[in-house]
Amino acid sequence: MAKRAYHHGNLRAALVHAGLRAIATDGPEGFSLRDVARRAGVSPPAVYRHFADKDELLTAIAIDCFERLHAGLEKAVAAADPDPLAQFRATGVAYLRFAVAHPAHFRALCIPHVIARAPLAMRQDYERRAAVETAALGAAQDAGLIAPLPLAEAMLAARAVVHGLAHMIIQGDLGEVDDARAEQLAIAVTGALGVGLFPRVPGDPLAADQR
Amino acid sequence: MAKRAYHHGNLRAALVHAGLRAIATDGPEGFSLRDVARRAGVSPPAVYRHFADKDELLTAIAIDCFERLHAGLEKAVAAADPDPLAQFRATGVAYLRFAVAHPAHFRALCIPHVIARAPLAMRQDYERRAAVETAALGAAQDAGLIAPLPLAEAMLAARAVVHGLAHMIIQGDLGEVDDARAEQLAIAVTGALGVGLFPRVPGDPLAADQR
DNA sequence: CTCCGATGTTAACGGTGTTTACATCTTGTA
DNA sequence: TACAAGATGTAAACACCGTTAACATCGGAG
Repeated sequence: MAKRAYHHGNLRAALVHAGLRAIATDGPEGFSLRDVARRAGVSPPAVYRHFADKDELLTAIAIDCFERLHAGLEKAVAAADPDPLAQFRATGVAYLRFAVAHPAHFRALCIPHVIARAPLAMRQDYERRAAVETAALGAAQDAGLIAPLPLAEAMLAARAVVHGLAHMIIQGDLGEVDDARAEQLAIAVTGALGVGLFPRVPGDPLAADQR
Repeated sequence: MAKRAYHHGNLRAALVHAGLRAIATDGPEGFSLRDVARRAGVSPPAVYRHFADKDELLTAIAIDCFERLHAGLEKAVAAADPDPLAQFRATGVAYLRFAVAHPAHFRALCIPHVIARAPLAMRQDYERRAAVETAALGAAQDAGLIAPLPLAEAMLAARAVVHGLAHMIIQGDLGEVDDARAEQLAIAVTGALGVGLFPRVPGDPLAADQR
């Protein structure tokens, strides 16, 4: 939208799009600037008119992945029960769904400093979103739906358990995992985090909830 | 030990050692076969006498990392309280300590299919270890120290939360994290998983345990 | 219409993984 | 002990990669 049709139409977007497909087939490690240029039907140095180097192109692609992921999360949250706990679980499931459906794109998001190089606006957007989630968790806590743990710790544990599961699945630690299995695992793990590993007192209704 | 001094002494071990240093400085993405050969003082094709290709060398290095990691875990477990819960927490802390101390080596372990290409014996060793851990968790459960969750789910949640935290730290999501901070985070997160996010009934002594 | 800047191309450099052909050293055996 | 054979390392080459420099082309402002 910013740049109109010069020689190519707008190459920048085309490169990002081609890069998405390249990563989908070869993974982030096999990612090659020349291959992306080839897919976009353009000579390698043309890339340098739009990106300072390979890493900047990769960052742009990662940002696109990031936005797709978060769009998926927002959709899942919107579709879920307004109950904060249901929303949390829906977020976790949607996160894993994305990781399983697009493992290469997910891995692209996890390359160190690739997100750190993203433009400030995007990182601020991300922090705003995190703040909203934390606020929601705080509200749930005030309503007595979440135990009186320090908010930051609860949030961190929630993020870590889902993020870790995603990595384990993608790495192949859990064997082949399809969409349905991913959802099972997400529910199992978020459930375990919900009730805790330590035993509850006998009369607790939540304990009966778990088989 | 297998191969004695031919031309070089035994190159294979020297290459793995050089590779460990190379990864420590450049990370797994900057990993270069030629660089490793250079560090070992040998010409690039010499590597092919001991490894089929770059990936096999990388796998050998990853296996070395893997063994160092698990040696650290075993030491931590041996030093910890025999209480199963203390052992679990000690494992988590040791895992994070390794990840923080050797982030590049940790990332090398997380390259998809790098461990899958490891020799069968090592993978069996790993599965045996996992079985021991699961058995310990089962024993703790029988002793009433762990809630009656499905064992696999509890184990998965425990692994996921620690693994996920390690990735988040290494990726820089949590800012700079030193050893002490890593231990804090590990304790916070394993603690949250222990007591659970859902509220406990008022009389529960474990709830009072958390601030 | 013309110039200028934005966009893209070709050619080249050094680095990489890998293969092929050759050199060198170790060791088992006559 | 001498030698053949195999194990180990080297040199040269190929195709690919990221990146740069010099040149071509096109669109829009004056």
